[in-house]
Amino acid sequence: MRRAPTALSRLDHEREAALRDLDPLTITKLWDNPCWLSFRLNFVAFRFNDPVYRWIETRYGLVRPEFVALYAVGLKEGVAAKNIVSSSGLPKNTLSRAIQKLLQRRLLKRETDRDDLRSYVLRLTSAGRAIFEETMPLMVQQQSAMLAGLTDAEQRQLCELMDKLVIASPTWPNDLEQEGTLS
Amino acid sequence: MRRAPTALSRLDHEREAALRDLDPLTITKLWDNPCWLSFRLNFVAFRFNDPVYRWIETRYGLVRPEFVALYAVGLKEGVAAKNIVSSSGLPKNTLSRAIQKLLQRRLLKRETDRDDLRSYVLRLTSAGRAIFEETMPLMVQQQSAMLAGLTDAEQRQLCELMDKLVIASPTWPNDLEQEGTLS
DNA sequence: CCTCGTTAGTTCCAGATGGAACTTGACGCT
DNA sequence: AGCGTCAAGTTCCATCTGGAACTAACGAGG
Repeated sequence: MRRAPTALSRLDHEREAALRDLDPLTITKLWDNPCWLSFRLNFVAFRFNDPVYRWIETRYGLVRPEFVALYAVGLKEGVAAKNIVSSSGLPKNTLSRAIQKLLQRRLLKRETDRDDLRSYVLRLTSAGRAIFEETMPLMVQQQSAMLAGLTDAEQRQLCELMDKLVIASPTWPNDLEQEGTLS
Repeated sequence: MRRAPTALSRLDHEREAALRDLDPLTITKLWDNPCWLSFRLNFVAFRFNDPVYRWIETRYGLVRPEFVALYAVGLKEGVAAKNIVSSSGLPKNTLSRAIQKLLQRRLLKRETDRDDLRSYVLRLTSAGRAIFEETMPLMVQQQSAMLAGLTDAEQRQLCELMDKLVIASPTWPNDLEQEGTLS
């Protein structure tokens, strides 16, 4: 009396494959770790970031902070370096250099912000936009591949849960504190 | 006729707070970006990683790869450097150095693997274990703070969805490919 | 309309990083 | 056993990184 190939048995099969393919330590980090959240987040994020940044680097010779800057300007023309800094977590000197490089390579152009003379307004050149528009569909394709194992309903759930986390993020502590440090 | 303070209005309020506290570019990356998944993952992961690694560095003088190694051995005694490499994504020379440093500081000890003389078996010293055991509850506390905005059911959902993603990960492409590159 | 504290962006430089080559050992093949 | 290929970990060195100091501009308060 064999079981029919249900969704569950497919999952069991995939689980087996995952346990075979992943390093034993990775398995411990993911499933036998009190901090499961951050390790799963990092793991999944890495499986997206790593192929993307390797492709960008070999295809265009852009290193990570450079592509971070280009992508940010592509998403929102007219941003300033400070925005990219606070949205990426990279140090501002690293981004300063990245932007210089993109300016040199004529992938980005900038003009001084008329409302704040310390600041510059960044825009993509057409060469820069070409890279952005060639890369975006590949990134979307990678994302789709990663989500393909979830049903539509599950994808929606994940989107909503991540949304909820992000919304709550301003209330999270910025520093680990031991109990009683303030007393 | 005012609305009662329902769960929905609390969310609206939090959403408003988030939109106020986050950089406009961050908001674009999170909510007006075809690649919402990776940016939300990276964002949430960063809000965990950044406080943790800063605390570790100021408290113990351990830099990121060093703590990665220490944490890995803490989770699973007897691992080898190769396991830490493949579970962390860090290059192996960086981890080699990190492990040297931990050996020097007597936070880690190692003996040659009797089954493979190229390899070493790593263990925590009691000083190393002390750091691991002091840090773990703070990391768990940070994780709890981050999950506090979700209900228990939502936390379980998130755990299961991340599990599902991780299980499916061996089927994801390791490289971005443009259509037709192989033809 | 000066100060003084703050912010955007750049520069400096000590130290970290990571690709590539290397050393030593494992393992399959004959 | 002898050889070729591959894997674990280390070393080398050019390059990248990021804290701190710097310049220039904003803006609040007298």
